[in-house]
Amino acid sequence: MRIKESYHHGDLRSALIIAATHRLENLGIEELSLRKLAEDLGVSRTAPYHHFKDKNALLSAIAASGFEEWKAIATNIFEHSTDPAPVRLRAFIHAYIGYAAKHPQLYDLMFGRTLWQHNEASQGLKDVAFPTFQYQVEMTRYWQQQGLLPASTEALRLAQVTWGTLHGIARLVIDGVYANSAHIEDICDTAADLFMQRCDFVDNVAK
Amino acid sequence: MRIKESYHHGDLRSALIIAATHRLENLGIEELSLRKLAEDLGVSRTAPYHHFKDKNALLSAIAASGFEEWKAIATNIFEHSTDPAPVRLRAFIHAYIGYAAKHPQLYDLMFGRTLWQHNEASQGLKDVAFPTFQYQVEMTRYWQQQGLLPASTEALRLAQVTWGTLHGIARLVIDGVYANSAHIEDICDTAADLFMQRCDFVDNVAK
DNA sequence: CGCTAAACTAGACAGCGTCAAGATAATCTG
DNA sequence: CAGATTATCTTGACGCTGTCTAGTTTAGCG
Repeated sequence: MRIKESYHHGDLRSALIIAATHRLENLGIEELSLRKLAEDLGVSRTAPYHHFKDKNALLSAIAASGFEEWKAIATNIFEHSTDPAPVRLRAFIHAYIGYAAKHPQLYDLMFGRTLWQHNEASQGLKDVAFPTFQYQVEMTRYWQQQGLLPASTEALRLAQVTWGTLHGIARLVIDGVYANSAHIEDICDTAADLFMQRCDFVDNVAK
Repeated sequence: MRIKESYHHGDLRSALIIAATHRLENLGIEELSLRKLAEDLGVSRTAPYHHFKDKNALLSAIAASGFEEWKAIATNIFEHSTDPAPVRLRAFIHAYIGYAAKHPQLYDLMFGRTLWQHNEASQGLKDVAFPTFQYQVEMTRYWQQQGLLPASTEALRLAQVTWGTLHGIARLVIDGVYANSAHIEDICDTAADLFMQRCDFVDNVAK
């Protein structure tokens, strides 16, 4: 949150992303305005426009780095192959909701209407987001092959539903519709049970 | 969208809700400002404040009427008891996503962060929304009793997950994350299959 | 008819994103 | 090294937003 002393800031672009992420996560998106950001950094109101086309471009950059972080977490769990598959699926569910609960504002930016609704996501964001979406499909296919999820359904469709489940739970929690967030772990386990209904034999192992 | 001719409008409160709903559904929430609304109705910028405490109160009123409409649709399907239970569950899923896809802006208002995040929903909205949430739990319990959903799980937890699934799919569709909305019906059926994976015998009947 | 209270208006304020035009400084070129 | 180019930053302005305060109009009621 350093203030610049010389006419040129040095690395205003990075400083903007850092300050914006800080404001987003700690104060909420409604406290994230370009003018406040400029003031934080001791820079004029319009200085950010030399590094980002508009506010959306800045938000896209923040979301993109969120996707990179999340992809690393997901990959780490999925490829932690010493654990049996059901355990990893259950862990993934908890990790997904956990990530959303820990970074509600960032999650909203990554998966919410702000950037996606009117195709306002920058190309750079799409480049990092789409592989993440695709990874979800690959994981689903693997879990089908492992007999944890119904094998009869096309992986893409099933991934859309299972991701939908996680996304929906995440949204209800972070949007404040589930006022009581004390039972998140229970809800995650219930989701896992619903996914793996046919697998009683492994289910006990997984828990 | 009538303009008033006398000093007093007559029924500005209702006119505001109607005009606001119209703007919301046809132009999107970003085109819904109190000032534009006032201009639509030929009334001063501050006139709405004599009928609604602030913008949130107006939005709450719109959302509340949305809940009433949705509750009627849901009740109609659930209590259409001539159809077998699996058919009704499947129909409910399609109706839920269908309602969200048909009224994306209203759905966002009803179930989104705008009103719920900081407990900004009015008491009137809560009074009509909470019974709707509760109804979801009752339906879930019934479907458990019918053997369509796992009976071992507490109804509340299971309802949170199944509702999460529908909510998540709805959000991904209306927020523009699923760019291609051509396969909504397929996705709904996949969700139904996932819910009822232990019920092959009734599943064929349901489809 | 006169009074009260509800309904409505005009003016103002602080905030926002963003455009245009000009100033400054670092960097590249001859 | 000198000069030109270009990236970076600034000031000023515009139109938009929600909402507060103070004052005006009118409907309804005793």
